[in-house]
Amino acid sequence: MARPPAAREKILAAYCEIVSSEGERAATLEATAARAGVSKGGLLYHFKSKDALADGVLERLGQAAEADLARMRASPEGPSRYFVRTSVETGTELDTFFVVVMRLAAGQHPGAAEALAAVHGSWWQLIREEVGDDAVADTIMLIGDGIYHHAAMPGSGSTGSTAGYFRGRLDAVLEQVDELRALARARTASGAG
Amino acid sequence: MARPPAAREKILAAYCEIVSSEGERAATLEATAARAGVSKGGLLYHFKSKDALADGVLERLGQAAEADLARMRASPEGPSRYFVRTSVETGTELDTFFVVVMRLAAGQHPGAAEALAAVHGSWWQLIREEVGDDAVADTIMLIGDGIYHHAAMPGSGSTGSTAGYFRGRLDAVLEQVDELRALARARTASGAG
DNA sequence: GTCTATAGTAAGATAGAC
DNA sequence: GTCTATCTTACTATAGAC
Repeated sequence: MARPPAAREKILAAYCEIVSSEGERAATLEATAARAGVSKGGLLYHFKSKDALADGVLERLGQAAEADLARMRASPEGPSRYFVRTSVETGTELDTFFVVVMRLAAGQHPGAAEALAAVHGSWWQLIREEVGDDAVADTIMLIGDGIYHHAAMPGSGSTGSTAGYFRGRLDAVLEQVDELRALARARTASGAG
Repeated sequence: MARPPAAREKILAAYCEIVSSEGERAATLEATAARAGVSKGGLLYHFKSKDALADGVLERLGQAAEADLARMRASPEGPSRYFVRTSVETGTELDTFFVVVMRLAAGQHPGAAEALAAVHGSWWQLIREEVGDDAVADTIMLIGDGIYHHAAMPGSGSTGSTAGYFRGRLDAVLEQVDELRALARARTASGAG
């Protein structure tokens, strides 16, 4: 897999930035080209259509998700904590692509909803293996989704790499994830799992 | 407050339906007018611009949220359970407006993000009063947000009034909400709150 | 590989008839 | 209060020069 042309990457990045910060509608070919520092014609050399641009993001989401899954699997704190903790992080490669694909899914872009579901399913499986209980895996996923929902919400006050609302509150939420995890283990140990 | 013209309501409903199911971009004046059974000119008599249409939804969200808050306050099961349980419901009046305003917020519509934050803040306060602990109120809100995140996600398989994924799983999640609530009360009682 | 120029289409909004 | 007709603008995409 050779490195793709630099212009292609700049265009994809520009498209993602506009979709994330101003919405899918604002990411016109002209606006994307301008932000990437190329002309409309130059953009269309690399991506034959607007849909091709969106498909490019879908592909990159898959790659970023695979890398994240490997980190999650190797994480010393365990998949649950890793998942909840990183749900609050904005600005990572994975986060960027995830937000963009969510916006594309809202606009019924073909394949976007499926791509999100696939990533989500992989996360769930890792957490399920760790906690050994479907319902607790569901709840932990929901907490992470809820945090993500906040982080991805416009006007959530995220100034840096972390959504403003949860700066300082994340630790308390993580403690409750631990408690749920402990409850699940106790239940499994007592044979009710 | 006299009943507004029937056409106005039909137009607003048509706009919401298209934004929810096909995305904001698909909700053009023409498409909205067609679904409402009026012409573009007819639509523009009631709403002077596309922005006015969106502002109409913001206003209705406020009304629906007020009504929901009253039900939440009066609910015998308590605000926490009420909030989490109703987060899975799709197709209610409040849900419809909430999803639409979320899409508008994603497109940077002025006031949309603020409207969502206001509704969210009211919910949090009621739950905070019930559980008596900031962190547990946060976590319960996150679980509800996570469910909502799923329910609002396109392709979540919602066929009726409930998101498909959580049909049959909601009870197990609600039990864990009870557990978190119990933990918070125990903590408060022991003076560590 | 990137540009300019332009064709073709669709959107938001206005004017005036009924 | 609702319609048709029309204006204007903006967007996607193509063609061909450099």
